Amino acid sequence: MNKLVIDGVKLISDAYDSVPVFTGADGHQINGLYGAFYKMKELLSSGTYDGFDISFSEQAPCTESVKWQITRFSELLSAINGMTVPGESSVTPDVLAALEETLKGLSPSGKVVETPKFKHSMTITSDLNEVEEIFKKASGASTVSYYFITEKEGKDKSDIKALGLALCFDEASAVYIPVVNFITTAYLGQKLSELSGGSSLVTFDIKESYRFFTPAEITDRVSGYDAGDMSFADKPRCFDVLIGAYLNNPLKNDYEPWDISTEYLGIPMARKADVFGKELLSSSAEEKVADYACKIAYISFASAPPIRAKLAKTGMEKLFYNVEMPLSYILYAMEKEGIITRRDALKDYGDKLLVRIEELEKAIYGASGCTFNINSPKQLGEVLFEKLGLPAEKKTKSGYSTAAEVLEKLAPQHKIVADILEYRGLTKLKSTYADGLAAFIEKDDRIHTSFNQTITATGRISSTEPNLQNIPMRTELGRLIRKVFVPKDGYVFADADYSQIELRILAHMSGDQGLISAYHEGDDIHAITASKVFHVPFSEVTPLQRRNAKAVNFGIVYGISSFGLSQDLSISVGEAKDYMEKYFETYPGVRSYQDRAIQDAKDKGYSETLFGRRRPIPELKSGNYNLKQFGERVAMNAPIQGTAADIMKIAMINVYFRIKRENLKSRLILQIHDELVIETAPDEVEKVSEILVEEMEKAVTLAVPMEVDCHTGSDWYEAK
DNA sequence: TCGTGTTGCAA
DNA sequence: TATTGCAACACGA
Repeated sequence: MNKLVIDGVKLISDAYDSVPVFTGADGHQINGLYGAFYKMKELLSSGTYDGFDISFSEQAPCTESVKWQITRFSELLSAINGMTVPGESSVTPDVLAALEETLKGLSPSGKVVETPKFKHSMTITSDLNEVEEIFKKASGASTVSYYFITEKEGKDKSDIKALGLALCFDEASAVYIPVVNFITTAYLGQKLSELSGGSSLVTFDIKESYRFFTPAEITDRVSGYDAGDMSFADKPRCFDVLIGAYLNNPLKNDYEPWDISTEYLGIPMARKADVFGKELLSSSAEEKVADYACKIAYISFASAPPIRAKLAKTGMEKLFYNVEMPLSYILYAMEKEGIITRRDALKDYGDKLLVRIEELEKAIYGASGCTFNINSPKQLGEVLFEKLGLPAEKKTKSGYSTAAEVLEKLAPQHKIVADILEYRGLTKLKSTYADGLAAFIEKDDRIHTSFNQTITATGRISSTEPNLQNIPMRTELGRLIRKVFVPKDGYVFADADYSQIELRILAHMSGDQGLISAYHEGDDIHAITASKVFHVPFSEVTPLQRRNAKAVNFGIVYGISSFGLSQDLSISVGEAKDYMEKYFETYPGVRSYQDRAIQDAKDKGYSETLFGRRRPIPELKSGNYNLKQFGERVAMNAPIQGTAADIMKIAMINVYFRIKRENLKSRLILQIHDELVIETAPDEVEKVSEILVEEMEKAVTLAVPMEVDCHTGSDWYEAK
């Protein structure tokens, strides 16, 4: 009996270092995995062993790629019949054959395919004369990619330091210029600004580089969006590969350099965490930092052409150059501006909430006869449905549902329920808003949110750290939080929002004459709809009829089902069905639009906005009923939500450059999907209100008018 | 410490 | 069994 002892981790690590790098069909680097199988097969087929024992030692710190290979190794082995992982197995002809098969599966040709590798050479220089020479040479290139490698060095968002700049302007080389001595970020920024006048600048995540320089196309610009502008075809323009990759496929979770490199160049690249782990870049070897930065510059340089080609092929070049690229600068400017947030007022608000929260806590413990964590759905469920014996309705994956919707139905049965609901509402306001927002107020007394341009599937922008797009509005108590957001001394807020932009887009895209004329008839679209649907004169529409019509109007935009509508209105499915039937009789074009939207998306595999933005909908091809239904709702909604996003982006460009053109002091600071907020100078209030309404309304011309409401006030509560 | 589930805020 | 997001908290691996 001769047994081979195998340590899977060591086997892979050894192979990882000795086998040429190559990747599998899914883009994963699999050299270690392949090598491990190869070596195992060789050893076991030698006839020396009749059994083997596989184990996996404690994993020493290793790269993500190696970790992945270890996991996959274990999975593939486990799938082999007669194999125990970890544990002992015997060497049988079946096992040997299976190993051979697995090996072939990893590399179908039976050969090791060498993965493309970075071929650029790298130089590092901090000599001012040499750097001058480099920029001189770069200015002769039509395309230059750059990447600032940065590090956070303080609490505030502005506390960011550039360690160096990587440049790449040919396929063969890249250069890294550390920020040191005469080579300051201001110097590098100046050089890039100059360069941007004559060369196309390419980078990854351009919004993050605007803090160092402003490209010529922004510096010189004072005009708004021009649908017919094709000047990107022959004039040098900035190109952000991140935004390009997002437009090409907005469904991905992230678009790291690693990812772009694999997808567009086929070159695997270690992720930032794999290269640096938790070490500070400023204390890492300069060579390592330079190598990483240069790879990003190289990837940007090399992937820009295929990314652009794909944009051109799918008709999204104009969307990219005329909307997304200029927008990226506006988002940067808004983030930099920030919004003044009154620390003291927020603290007072939180303190007041706390008083009531503690009262409620006592009342809840008293009524339940025990103390427990009210914030834990698990514990709350046990108290309500087991200890107190309230009827449990909905179950979630992990137990009873204690969602507000469920508790509201339970409220009449026990006085504790109303207290729990109030407690939930108040703790939400305290933790997410009072305390949550306070943590983001920076040294300048402002909150600087991050606007993310490459997150949503539909083309909307999102806001994080903190999210300023979900500040309470619906309840008075919550809405009061808006009073802590104020303009600077003497200034006011001007807040403009589109009136029912999505429904208007539906009217336009469906071409339904009834819906279109409803918008020309008057401003209360829900009442008009109720009047038409229920066949009553406009003046006799009851509040209930209006409410129902409004719910259907909203639901239609989301691709509602009769079940969904019944839930929303707390009516029977039959009644909901009836409402929808009547709605479609009133606006037959809406139904045919929805059918068309679904069919189109099924045929093409994606949905499209008025401005050509695409959203792939792979769910439509799914065999899973629920998934397919979801795909159909997405197909109905995405063109509408996406078109609204496009229109708002165009409006932002028009507003921003108009303010610049007219040399105003007022500044755009927030976007909340259909709403813009401007911190407005006192002598510019009328002008700014006029600009907002005018530019937002004329951003696009549809079959129905765009209506914009604008309010001003001395805080966000007042202005809304 | 990190990922997942539940809950709830906005358009 | 309504679209798109972000975030707090609990809890278990």
